[in-house]
Amino acid sequence: MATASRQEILQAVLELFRECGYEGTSMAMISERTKLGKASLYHHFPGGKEQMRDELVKLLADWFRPRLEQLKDDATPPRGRVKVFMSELDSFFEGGQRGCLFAALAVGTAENGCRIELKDLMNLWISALAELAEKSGVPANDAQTRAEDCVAQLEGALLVSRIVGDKSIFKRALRQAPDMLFGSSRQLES
Amino acid sequence: MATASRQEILQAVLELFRECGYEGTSMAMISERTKLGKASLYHHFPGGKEQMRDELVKLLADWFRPRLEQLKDDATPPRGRVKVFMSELDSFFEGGQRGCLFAALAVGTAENGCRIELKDLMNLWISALAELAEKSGVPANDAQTRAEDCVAQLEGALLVSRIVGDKSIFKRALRQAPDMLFGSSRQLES
DNA sequence: CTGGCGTTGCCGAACGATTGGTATAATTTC
DNA sequence: GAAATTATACCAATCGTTCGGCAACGCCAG
Repeated sequence: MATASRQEILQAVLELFRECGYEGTSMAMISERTKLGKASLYHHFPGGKEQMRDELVKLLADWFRPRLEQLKDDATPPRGRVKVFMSELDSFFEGGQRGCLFAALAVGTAENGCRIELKDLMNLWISALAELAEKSGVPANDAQTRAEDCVAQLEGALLVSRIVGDKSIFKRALRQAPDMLFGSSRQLES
Repeated sequence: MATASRQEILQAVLELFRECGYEGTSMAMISERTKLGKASLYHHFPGGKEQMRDELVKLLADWFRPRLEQLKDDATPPRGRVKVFMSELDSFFEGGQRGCLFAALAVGTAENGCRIELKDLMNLWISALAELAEKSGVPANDAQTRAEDCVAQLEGALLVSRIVGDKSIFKRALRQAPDMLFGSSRQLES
């Protein structure tokens, strides 16, 4: 009767993690959200909550990787590629009201198993943007900092949007991202 | 002997919250960190963990408010004032490796009592920067977005610094903040 | 077609451990 | 000695997790 596939379960858990964080989400909450008994959850995920988190991180990586690859496809102009990527980020973060899995999992007790994966993924994200900026003529050292700042702006905008309840901040960060990467207006620091 | 004052307890709890989040921090952890029995903690904070959180938010506000007021002091040039504020932010966030209480408390279950206070405080922060930018000649509507983006950049840089383990990202956000607020290089959007 | 049988998915109930919280008594401090 | 502070022991509730069993499925032998 209450039959939910693995994907559906993970989707529900993702929503809960993004809203309540890893430690703030209990198996009881997951059970309630998925309409599945707790025992059923352990049937699909014998490793329990940790396995769910790990699979979600893997899912996150699977979402990012092909899109970061797509950024390197030289068939279309760089600005356009970034804009496409940003619009995908927009729908991925559902407009900004919901939190980010990165942020949700960055907070937590030390034995957080998946920190390395998160770090690697974020570095992958940054370096993809940096590479793109560099190929567009931005000096190498500046390209790296631009990419870092761009990702920081997006993540920060997501957080601020959530706290003050105004998603336009996140929307603006998406729009400004291309200029942060390529714009000539950026001051270099000594 | 182990007479930890309220301030010392709150300081320890602050560190734990910033590192592990609100739900990720247990009273047992607080007890261990402060070397105080749980009963002692409840003697100082009859309201338990919630009261600690609320008092920490109040402490956060008490830290911010005078410094935001100081931003409005027209005795010194605006850029200098912002730089001073940023260096204070630097020591407040201890160079960037530690997380932010805003971010730590933004994640959590819905009945999060202090969300309104956090929202108001962040709005206060933003509007103080916006007012400063406006007084320095930035058009009013642009000043608001600059301030929002500036705060987002700082919070995001803090998060990214923590995840990838490179505090230079946060340091750079501090340095670039004045330009984000006042710089003429920023593109307006249609 | 039938009858069993293993597999799969689900659930109620319960596990030990830990959660936040509270008695009450012993201790310190002044 | 009175007040403030701490420790010991305990509480119900909830935590993540596990167990045993039940219903429904496809599959193959007879």
